[in-house]
Amino acid sequence: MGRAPCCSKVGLHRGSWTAREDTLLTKYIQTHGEGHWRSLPKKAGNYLFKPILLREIFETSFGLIILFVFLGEGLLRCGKSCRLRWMNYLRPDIKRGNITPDEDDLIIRLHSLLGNRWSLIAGRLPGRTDNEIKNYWNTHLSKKLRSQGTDPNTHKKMTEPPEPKRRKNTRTRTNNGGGSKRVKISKDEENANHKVHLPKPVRVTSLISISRNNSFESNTVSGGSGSSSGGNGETLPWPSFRDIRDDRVNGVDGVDFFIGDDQGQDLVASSDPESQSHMPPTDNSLQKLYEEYLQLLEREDTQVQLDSFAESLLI
DNA sequence: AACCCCCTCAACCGCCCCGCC
DNA sequence: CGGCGGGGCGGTTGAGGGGGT
Repeated sequence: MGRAPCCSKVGLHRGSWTAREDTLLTKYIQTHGEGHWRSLPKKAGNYLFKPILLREIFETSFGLIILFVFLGEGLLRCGKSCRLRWMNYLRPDIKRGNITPDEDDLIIRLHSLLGNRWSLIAGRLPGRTDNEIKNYWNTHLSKKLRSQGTDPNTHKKMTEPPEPKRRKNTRTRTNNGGGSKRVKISKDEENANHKVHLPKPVRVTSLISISRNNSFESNTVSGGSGSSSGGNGETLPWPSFRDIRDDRVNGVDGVDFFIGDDQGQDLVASSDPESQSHMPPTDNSLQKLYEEYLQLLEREDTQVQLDSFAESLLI
């Protein structure tokens, strides 16, 4: 059924990534950039043969001696797994945890517009990944909305008050056959409840993507763990946020969905006065977004307006 | 202390879109 | 034009940890 799997699962590691695997993957991408995920594990395995130059040790009396030291068994991971690991955890610009109240609000508002379009939502939150936002929504925000009497799917007030939080550890709990298995909601059932406007899916490039060539300006990133390059910063093909912002900022007239805390400011603006000039005040951006959204809701042709508003986010 | 249940989130899976040939 | 492969997305799973009894 469907296409063949991305790779043979036979002999591949699964489950949590080890530090060694992370290092291997990071090293490879730092050198070659992203892309070609399916063939990456095989190529990354070459890094296991680490050339050791012994010239400094033996001086020149022995001539140039290079040893290739076998370091391990290779990056036995599915290419898709490599991509996921890099995109969600290893990229140097990832912000993890500490989702601010501002980000909370923005996620909720964007979700009300876009539905479960996690990648689009993540694209408006620098340093956040779709996976993180998706998890955060499912574990925190949906509950938060419910507790406030709002249906997290429709973002409308629920007619019935939210169910009181079930007491934990009612040992009389019936055996539903799976213990912690979650109740699976059928597609039809979900669609019936889900009345969020869903614009036509448009594939957009990830907000933070690396070019496979040198088309982006290079940023210097410190060597990272296990760097053996002598402590010098390594130059990576890496897009600056200024570039990204130039592409994205004009999506909605006068509205910038980027928000950022101190770390975000560092990532986005750095010390470049030009890029700083693009940074709007954080509070205003959120406020403008919310106000614009409210204005749309108040209009008679709400649906049409929401259509175009949501579409504009996709650009 | 042991057991059980629940929660979180990293990782996986299947499907879809797009570009290339 | 159709097939194929690469890449991306959203849904789901399950290991591990925390907390209550």
